[in-house]
Amino acid sequence: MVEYQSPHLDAVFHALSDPTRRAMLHRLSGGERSVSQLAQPFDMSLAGASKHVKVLETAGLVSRRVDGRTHYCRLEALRLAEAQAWFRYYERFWTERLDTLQAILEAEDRQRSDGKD
Amino acid sequence: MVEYQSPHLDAVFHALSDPTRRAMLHRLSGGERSVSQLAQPFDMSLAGASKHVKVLETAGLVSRRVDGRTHYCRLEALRLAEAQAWFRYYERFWTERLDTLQAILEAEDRQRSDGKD
DNA sequence: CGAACAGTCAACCGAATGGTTGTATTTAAT
DNA sequence: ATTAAATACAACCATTCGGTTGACTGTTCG
Repeated sequence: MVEYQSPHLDAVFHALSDPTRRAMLHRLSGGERSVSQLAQPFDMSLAGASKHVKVLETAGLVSRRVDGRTHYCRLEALRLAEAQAWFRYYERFWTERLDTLQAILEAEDRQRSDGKD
Repeated sequence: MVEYQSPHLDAVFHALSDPTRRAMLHRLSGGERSVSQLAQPFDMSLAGASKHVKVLETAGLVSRRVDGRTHYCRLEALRLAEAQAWFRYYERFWTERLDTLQAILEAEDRQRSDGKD
């Protein structure tokens, strides 16, 4: 009935709340990556990174294709789109106000230059 | 290299990962509400609900105005907008198909008018 | 004044989280 | 046939989470 009770959103927002996982998603935006490739930038055991990948996978944000001993991960945009859709309802709170819109654009710019996320 | 972290996004996405807190935000979209009013729909102690409000507040999603013994909460759209802005980068993954389709149609249109001329 | 109300805070609890190490399995390379 | 690579899985650990209860601080009201 109401979208804010969706278990999908629980899992997706939880997955997005970790910077390591957001960085992995960002990496996957460049195309398929193996688990090792996803793990490489982080000062963390492979098993640790593998758990992060699994969180992304169970949240439906990532899918996996096994080729030989390598697991290739791919970004699943649908769940991201669902999460973004949740914000739609609240958009009126900033699209009605130009000063807030300005802040949005600045935040967006800041994020783009920060990269990695 | 240690990557830049976005503690804002960490806190905001974590706050949004709980259905109780999302429902509270939805309630606040109707205007200011006291902590008790926010707590009322839930089968939960007031202290428990108060902790949820605090999570929303520390994430910057809610601000508080104290009047007498009542704490009035208000939705803070800016942080919501920042979180939504995070998705902007990934939007191409679900608008891509539409963009490509549009490009094809435009090319066909051009070709059609070329043929006619 | 004293009682009820609005809310926080601290302590506690069980479950989940984010990390580790060690072991196992399957696959690729020598 | 060994060995190395890619990954999962299980067990463990400290910390955080979501919730509780009970005590405490102010505030309003009779």
